[in-house]
Amino acid sequence: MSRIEPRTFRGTRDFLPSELIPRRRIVSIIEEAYRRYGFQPLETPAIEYLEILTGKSEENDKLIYEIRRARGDAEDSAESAIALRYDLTVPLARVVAQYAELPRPFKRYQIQPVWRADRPQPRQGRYREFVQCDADILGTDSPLADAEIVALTSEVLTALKFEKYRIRLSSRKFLAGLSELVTGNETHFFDFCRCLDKLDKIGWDGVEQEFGKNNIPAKDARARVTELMASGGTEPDFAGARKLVAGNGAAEVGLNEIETVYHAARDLGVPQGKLSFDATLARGLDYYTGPIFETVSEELPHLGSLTGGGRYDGLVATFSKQNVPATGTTIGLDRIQTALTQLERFKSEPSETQVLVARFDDAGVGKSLELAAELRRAGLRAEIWYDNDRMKKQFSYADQQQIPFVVIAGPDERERGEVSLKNLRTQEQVTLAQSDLAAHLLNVVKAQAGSPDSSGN
RNA sequence: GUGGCUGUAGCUCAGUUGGUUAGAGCAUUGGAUUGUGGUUCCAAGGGUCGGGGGUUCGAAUCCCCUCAGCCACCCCA
Repeated sequence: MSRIEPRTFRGTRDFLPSELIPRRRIVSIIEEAYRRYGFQPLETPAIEYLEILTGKSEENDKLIYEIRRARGDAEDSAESAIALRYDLTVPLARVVAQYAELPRPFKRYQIQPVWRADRPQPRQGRYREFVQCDADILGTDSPLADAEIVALTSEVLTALKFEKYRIRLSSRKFLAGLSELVTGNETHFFDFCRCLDKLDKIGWDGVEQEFGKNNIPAKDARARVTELMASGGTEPDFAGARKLVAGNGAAEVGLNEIETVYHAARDLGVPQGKLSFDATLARGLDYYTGPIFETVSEELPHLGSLTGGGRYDGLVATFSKQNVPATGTTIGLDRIQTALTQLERFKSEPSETQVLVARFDDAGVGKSLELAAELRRAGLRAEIWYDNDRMKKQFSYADQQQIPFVVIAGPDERERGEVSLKNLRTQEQVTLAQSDLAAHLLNVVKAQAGSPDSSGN
């Protein structure tokens, strides 16, 4: 009989324990920050009706996985088409439209996988199944909400010990105005942004070539944008920038909102040098309507953006008569993990077990089980040994799994009502009364967790 | 979606101009006289040479197709 080759679908991954343990640590740091800002949890189904997901952007529609039964018959085609969600923002908009009872402002966070049918590239932290960590505020058009999202992003990255990151800030309104100023009309907006966004990568000559390819009349773009960029950066000269776009309403409004968000975010604690006004940031061409932002790691430019978001005031209205203004961001968990891995700061951990209760001889099995139960009642993560194996094998397992303590109750210890406790890291072994074991170990473990020596991201 | 590179053991790779039973290191399992790991030594298990077809007396090696993986672009998290 032919075996089936065990494999995972391209662009998807298994998370083995040694990787998942530190990965979950990252998630809990993100979640803690979200909760500190007063966001409430939300989960939605992986599967949505196709019509919910499509129509936001042509490019995106091509990347949506549709679902069908493995053995369908004619009747199935009568069922509504369904698909895997592409992001968490669209399902959120659906939820807000669907449940009138939700409060305003509605602040929710959501940490769940999404699926996109594009070509995976692990080095760039790009997968077909990946986890997004979203935080969004709905029901207010105040720039303070945008600023809070920016501050939250910064706080998470700082908590994750990223040092060289930069949050780029711009505004879709500003870009629309700029496009109009440079090209003379509104028709080239999307192409204009896309070309401009490549500036970092291909330089001005390249951008001008791109303009040519797309038939964008942008002869004085270089001079104008260069000046604007000089007014931007981490200490933007908004007054100067305003002069450069004077007379264009959209650009002026956009600039004002950028300025408000910038200062509010700084007041909220975003460190100097981490937030920049960036006239060439052109992301989020789908449903964004106001301020937009993304984060890049300056050490890992090939990774693209670690986070991305912005204001999308029109999205809820695609599901409802109500027009609900909204802003938010997503933090890419897999990008974060990829970044930390490439920075060699993501250390694998094979086990979270704190103590292994060894099995010494058949006569001592009952005692070992009692000890494990006692340790577990004290809140320690304890494992027992199942088979009648030598100490060598049991210690070898503990070592391999990086379990720091082994408890032994052989005939000698049992006779005196004692146990031996070995610390595999320090190689110290102590013998103590059985009744003191749990309390003693709890103290030692606590002290270890507090020491600077203990690892942890 | 476009272009390029690569596919030999679980992992990293050797394999001479096509030539007998395809090798190494790491990992795994067992052992070095049975109360203690991380070092060392010995041994064992494990391979449709990605898959299919072709050329040849003979293919891991040459040709074609296909699949998979990686990289860049596109786009993004």
